[in-house]
Amino acid sequence: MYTSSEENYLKAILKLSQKEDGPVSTGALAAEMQTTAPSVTDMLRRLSEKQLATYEKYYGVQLTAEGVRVATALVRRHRLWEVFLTQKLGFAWDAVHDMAEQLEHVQHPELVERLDAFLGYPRFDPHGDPIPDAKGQWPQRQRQLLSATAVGSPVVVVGVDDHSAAFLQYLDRTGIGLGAHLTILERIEYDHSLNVRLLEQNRDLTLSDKVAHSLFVEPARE
Amino acid sequence: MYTSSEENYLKAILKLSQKEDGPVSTGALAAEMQTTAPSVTDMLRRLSEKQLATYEKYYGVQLTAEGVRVATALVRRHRLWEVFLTQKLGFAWDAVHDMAEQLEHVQHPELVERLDAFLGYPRFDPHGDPIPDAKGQWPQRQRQLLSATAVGSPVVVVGVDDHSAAFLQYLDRTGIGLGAHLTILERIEYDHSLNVRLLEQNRDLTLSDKVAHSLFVEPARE
DNA sequence: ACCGTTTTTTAGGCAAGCCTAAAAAACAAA
DNA sequence: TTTGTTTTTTAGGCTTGCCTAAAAAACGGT
Repeated sequence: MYTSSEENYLKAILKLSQKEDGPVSTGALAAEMQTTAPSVTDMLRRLSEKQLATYEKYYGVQLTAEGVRVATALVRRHRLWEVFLTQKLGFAWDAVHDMAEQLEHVQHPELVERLDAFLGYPRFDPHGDPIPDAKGQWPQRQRQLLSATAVGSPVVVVGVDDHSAAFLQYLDRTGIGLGAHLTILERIEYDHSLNVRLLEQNRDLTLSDKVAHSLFVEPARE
Repeated sequence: MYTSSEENYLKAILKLSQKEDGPVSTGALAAEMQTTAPSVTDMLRRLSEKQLATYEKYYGVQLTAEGVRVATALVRRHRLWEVFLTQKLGFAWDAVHDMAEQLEHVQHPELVERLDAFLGYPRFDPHGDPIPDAKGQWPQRQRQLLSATAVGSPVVVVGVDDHSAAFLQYLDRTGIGLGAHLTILERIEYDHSLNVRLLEQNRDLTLSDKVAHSLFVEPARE
């Protein structure tokens, strides 16, 4: 139906418009897609012609309802494949992105749904990102950055905001994975670093401000 | 490394050169790829430049060792994905080809090997076609067409030579799948149709010459 | 060996998706 | 509001992979 390149642009536009509302700029898209501004302008024309987005010169781009539908389906496929790769094939969570990036473009009406069923209808991917359902609805979860969490309140790690292999491997080495229970013991005013207790390992450690800004948590429930 | 289009040509050349030896002609390739002769000539030049094939004008094309390696790896990926789709996702054997056609182009050094392990190292795909191993070795099996089988000798169905949905669905309706035990009761001289006994269902049926030419069997063992 | 037919290649063109360099518009700031 | 800077678009060009029409080579039969 649509080319891989078109699909990638749609996904990027969805991502950027979820970050902040209003139209997405050519420059932001070029950065996100690792390409040049003229290439973006080219593609925006095409997407506009195909009614996937509304594009106004010197203003920016927004997805149409159909554009949102296609982009959401892509995110769904991407994240389901990531679950498959980690849970069924045993890949590490820092290794699955590139494969999922290719697998998400495989076109077939039934494939996603069967895969979803095979995986047990997961609602979040290996990085804690929400997986939209077949109707395009996103699961909601009250999550916040660890950096915005109060000292003393116990939380569970439910996601990462930085998907880089470097950060994920740092977490692996440190023993912090999804589901880890943390409590902030102290916030250092000087550099905003945190002393936290990691319940699973019954030990304390220091997390930099940067790390605290890359971890999503939600209140721990008994 | 290589484009999907290049890979598809390599696979087609491998397929045609396995059917009969000597070089593959432009016309045969055009028919196999459902494209035109000039497009084939174009691509053969490119493959030749990349050392994947040796191409001589007005003579034909042959794969180099590297071309064989790439094409074999593709067949491996294609057939492993077909096993995945039928065994894990429950797709019918007449539905998996198009999906596997896309999945086979997903590039990743470890993916195939992990998939192979996950599937339990299958040696044949859902249609009974051999799956080359990681080193490019093909499993051997002494198989023959049902049409070439003697009256009276019990055989097992181990493959199909016609992969069309129409034929596969005919087999489903008739109750003949891989592993079915057949014995030819009588060969009708007039039209070469066969009266056979289907052991699983304990019933007799008539198979046309065309069907008998599309079924691979091997001698049944106790 | 010649001639008509078939096959293959050449020539030229098109769309997608990218690029660089240059022009134009928008923005910001004095 | 005018000017300098940043952002975006336009212009033109490239490769890949496809196409049709025309030319050239190979084939087959007498």
